[in-house]
Amino acid sequence: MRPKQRQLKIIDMLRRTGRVNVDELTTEFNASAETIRRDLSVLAHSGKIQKVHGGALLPSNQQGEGPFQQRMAENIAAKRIIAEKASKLISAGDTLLIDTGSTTLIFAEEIAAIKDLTVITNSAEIAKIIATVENNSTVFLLGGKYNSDNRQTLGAMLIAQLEQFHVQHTVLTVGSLNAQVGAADFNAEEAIVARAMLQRAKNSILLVDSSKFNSAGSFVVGKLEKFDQLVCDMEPDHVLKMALKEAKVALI
Amino acid sequence: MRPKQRQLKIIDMLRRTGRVNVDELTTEFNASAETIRRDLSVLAHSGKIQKVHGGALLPSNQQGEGPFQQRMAENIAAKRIIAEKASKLISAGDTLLIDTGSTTLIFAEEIAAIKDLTVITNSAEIAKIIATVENNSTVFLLGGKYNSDNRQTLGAMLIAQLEQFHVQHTVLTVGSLNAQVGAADFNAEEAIVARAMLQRAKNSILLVDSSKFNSAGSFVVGKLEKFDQLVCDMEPDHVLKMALKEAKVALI
DNA sequence: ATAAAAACTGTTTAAACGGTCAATAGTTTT
DNA sequence: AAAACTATTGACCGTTTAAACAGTTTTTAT
Repeated sequence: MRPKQRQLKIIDMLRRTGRVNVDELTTEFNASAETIRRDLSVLAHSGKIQKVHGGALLPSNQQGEGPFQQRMAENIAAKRIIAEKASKLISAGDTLLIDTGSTTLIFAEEIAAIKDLTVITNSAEIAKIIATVENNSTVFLLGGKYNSDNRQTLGAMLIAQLEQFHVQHTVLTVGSLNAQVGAADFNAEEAIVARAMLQRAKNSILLVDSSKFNSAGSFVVGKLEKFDQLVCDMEPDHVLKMALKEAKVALI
Repeated sequence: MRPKQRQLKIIDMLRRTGRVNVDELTTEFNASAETIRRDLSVLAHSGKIQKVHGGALLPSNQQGEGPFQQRMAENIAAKRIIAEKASKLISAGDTLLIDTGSTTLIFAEEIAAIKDLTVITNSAEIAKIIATVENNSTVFLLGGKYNSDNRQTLGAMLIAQLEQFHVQHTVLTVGSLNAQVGAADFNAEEAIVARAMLQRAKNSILLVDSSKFNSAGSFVVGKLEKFDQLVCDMEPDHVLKMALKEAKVALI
């Protein structure tokens, strides 16, 4: 394992747990304590972390409640790759609809630096991420029944509000993607919201990591034709790839 | 657990409660009293806290980080008293409208334990507090333009949503209160939202600490007659007291 | 005034740090 | 393909830090 990789992983662990210990990391990476300390020194020097005796913490400016979903999220590396690719599709001044999800959360971090955005979302966490950065962006938080698990709002009120918007991009994540049914979720209410968002945008971007391929959620968000761009971390299999081509979905 | 981390948590606890005790902290962190005292000494030396016998307090002139945190720190003790008194007015099963403010935030913490509430608010922070506790409560988060300073939503969209509700209690805080103009805010948009909330409830509760008496905000929320109950930490002066009696506002 | 609780001080032990250096792995040059 | 070079790693070891223990002093409350 290369130092860069380790250091990225260390940051991800930190974001999840809030602290890391040197000896934890030595067993995690099968490396000596000195190597770990060297990594921590590098990260500390560039301000990414804060070194303390025995390990490291998040720097004090982002200490406290980090993106909570990220803590429980799997596959962070893959999701970050996806989010980074997707962020290239967005330019300064764009208007976006973003739904709730661990991948869209990381996506929000990636685009937070882009200027003059207008972001409309039902995720309190995403709203916070975008609005906290000084970049002249505007955030609309959609109202509705509040769900503490994901810090998102849902329900009929939200659908009504969506009708007041028409935007350039809708950015969605879903629980499953396959050639026959298209994109589908495992939660009915989230699927309804996603479907509504899909209708309010000129361009629709779907973010999925490879673990979602060919599983089958029960609540359909939309067929493949409904989407314009699919961003993922790995090549889908042949069947799905052909189906995407058929549906004129750009693969990124 | 590392010293830095403990110290950060101690400050966090202080900001929430206004005071910490050494023995509380020893059980909290499973550390000896000396260790805690050392932490307190470090924090006191850097001016973050103020040591007293048995524990520590927030320093009298708190140099806060953000405007939000700063206002939270002012008068915490008074605000907690107010919030506790006000929480007695709420029963299980009630439906409430709550606006954004540092006092209502503490109020939300106090009522979080009450069961079967329905809470409607424009504060993402209050929504989180109520929804995180397991108490069978429902939270509606009102949508609108998101303001990162206070983690609240504002704007025309929000007013429209409010019309869909009619509740038992509206709980408000304002920036100023005096006999002539009544309750007023220093921010136009917040005042508009407060005024709209006031119209959607049978009973209206106003929370103000004594520092707000007889100052004058520019944006009127409502005359004294509009309110049913006023909760504060100290007796108002005679003029205001008579005016309240005249306006049939119960003083708590 | 006196007892109890809490704070301070110095000491001890174990763990963690940081610097140097030689060995190894990966990369580039010849 | 071999050689030279660079980056990375792990071990050694004196130094620093953290935390508990014990004894003493101060503060608080009765």
